[in-house]
Amino acid sequence: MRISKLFSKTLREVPADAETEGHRLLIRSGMIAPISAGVYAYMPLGLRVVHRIQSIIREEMDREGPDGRAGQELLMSSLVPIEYYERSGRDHVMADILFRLTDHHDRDFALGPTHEEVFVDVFKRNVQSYRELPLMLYQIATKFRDEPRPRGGLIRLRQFIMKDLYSFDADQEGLDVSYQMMFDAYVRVFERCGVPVIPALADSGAMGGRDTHEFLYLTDIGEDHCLLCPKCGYAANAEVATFVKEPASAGEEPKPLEEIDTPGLTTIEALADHLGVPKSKTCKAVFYTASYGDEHGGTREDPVLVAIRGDMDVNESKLKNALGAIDLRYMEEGAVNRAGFVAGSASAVGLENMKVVADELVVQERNLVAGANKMDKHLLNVNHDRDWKADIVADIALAAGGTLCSNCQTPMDERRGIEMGQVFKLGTKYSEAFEAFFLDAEGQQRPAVMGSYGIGIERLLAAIVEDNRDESGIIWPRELAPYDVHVVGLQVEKPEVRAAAETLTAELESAGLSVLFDDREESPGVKFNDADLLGMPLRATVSPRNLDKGSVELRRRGSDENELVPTDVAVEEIKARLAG
RNA sequence: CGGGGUGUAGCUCAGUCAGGUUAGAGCGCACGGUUCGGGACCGUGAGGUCGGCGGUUCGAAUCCGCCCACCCCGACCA
Repeated sequence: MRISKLFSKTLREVPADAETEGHRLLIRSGMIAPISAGVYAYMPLGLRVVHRIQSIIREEMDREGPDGRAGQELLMSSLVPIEYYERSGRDHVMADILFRLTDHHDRDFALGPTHEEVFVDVFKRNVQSYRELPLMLYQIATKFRDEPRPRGGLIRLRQFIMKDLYSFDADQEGLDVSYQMMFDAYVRVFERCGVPVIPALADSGAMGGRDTHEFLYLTDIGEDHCLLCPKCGYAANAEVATFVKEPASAGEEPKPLEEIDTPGLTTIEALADHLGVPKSKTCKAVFYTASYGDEHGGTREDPVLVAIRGDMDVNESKLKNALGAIDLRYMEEGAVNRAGFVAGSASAVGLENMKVVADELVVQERNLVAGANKMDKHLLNVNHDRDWKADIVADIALAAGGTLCSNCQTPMDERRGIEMGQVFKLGTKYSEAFEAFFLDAEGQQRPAVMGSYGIGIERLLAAIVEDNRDESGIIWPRELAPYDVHVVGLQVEKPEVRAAAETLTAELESAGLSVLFDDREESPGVKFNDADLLGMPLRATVSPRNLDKGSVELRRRGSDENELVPTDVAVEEIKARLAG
């Protein structure tokens, strides 16, 4: 490819709204172009990278497992009749992000945000016997999610490409094999793409199911929080991370309840300061509105009081799971007051007609300070069982940096990350909803046991650039670069230079390498800067100076060392360097 | 959905507070010339419904109202 003919241009100045350095480089290099909020177009160079990422993913998905099972690629529709999502109930669970449209017969469709329903339906229509299992089906396709707020360049998009694979096994043991195969395949994909990831325990959210890991690329620009144990390697998304909870009142005997005046003290900090007790000796109450799906496909809402020790925060994912709710909304102070409670002085003591969820630790504590449910009053020596009772006791506390690892009691680090991919053990949720049954060896009908496994291509691309760059531009990993070699001709208006550069380019292409040839009549600075920005692994400079020495000059992207090689062996030398 | 910010040439921005000739700069682009190893220089030139609609005014990029788009923080998030 000649740069003089290349459609996309490099930019000297960056569009002002580019957020992260990687995002800036992708736009400046002309790889991607913004179209709308959370929507991008791929320009020629960017698309070549995407194709190479997809090739790597295909190779790893198609790789055979020990029993011969392997991924098979197919392509589903993006346009999905809404009945599919109604059948799984996800027209409600994912209502906020579902792009919906109506055809001219008034039939409702969604632009597929994820395809469990469609895959299980196709599975059902094609598989009847356990002899056909296991199956692993996947596609690389565009997904649509009407995100309330796209952000961070390619991090949260409304339209993106995803590789989604679905495994169908006869039983749980089979699913375990599929899951492990995918887990290992993901490790290899990220490794080959030059992106360091950490597999972390995660929440299954709207997917449903049990075990799930997400692959996190650790970076400050990430929007997920995770906890890492530096000693034993425990890694978990903050949504599910557990930690050691140490009682603050071990061995205390319950003391009599006592009401005290606390004028104007409405925060745990102020209260603890005023009373001279640590926050861990208080119990705070937080109000939520929980929504549940009902049998008729609708929803009902209930208020919930959450009791947790004053020094901890509520983990809304854990709370949602403990309640079995499909949605959870934090109740603002105004709404709490309107509901008849006293925000800032609330507790479960004397409370009736409201569901109370307590963290497992707070019910063990003795003699806590808690709200009296009266303005400017609090209670001393509040004890669970004697003074109040929780309807649900569960771990609902948010792990923070510095809390102790539940495996090995080491203080954990809290880091931010981008979720590159996630693997789920779905079980039979979708196969039962769609009656995707097969006959087992005994002639019994059984639902397929499913897993689902996704990789977000744009997030992967963003992480690749974020992790493979310097101050001048992108440094593509060898396997991902849009072109293998960047041939720079200096003073190409001189016939001998142009001829030599053309010859080198043609010979490299004959040798099976892809070449980006800078044939523009530009000054050297412009060309070198563009070569650095675009980031091909190897640069070959043809110039009058090098021609005089009968040489071509090679430079590896990311290095500042030039190397002269004789023109007649240049192709061999270049191939050797790319291989090594 | 709440809060904040921004919309002027292909890109980055000035001009808006304090209304007043043909709305500016740099980069990019076209043409001519001089250069040539890390975003060179000189000259000439093309390029704008100042986000949209409405209003105030003799006169609006500038003031007022409504709307739209994009970005950030939060809510949300497979």
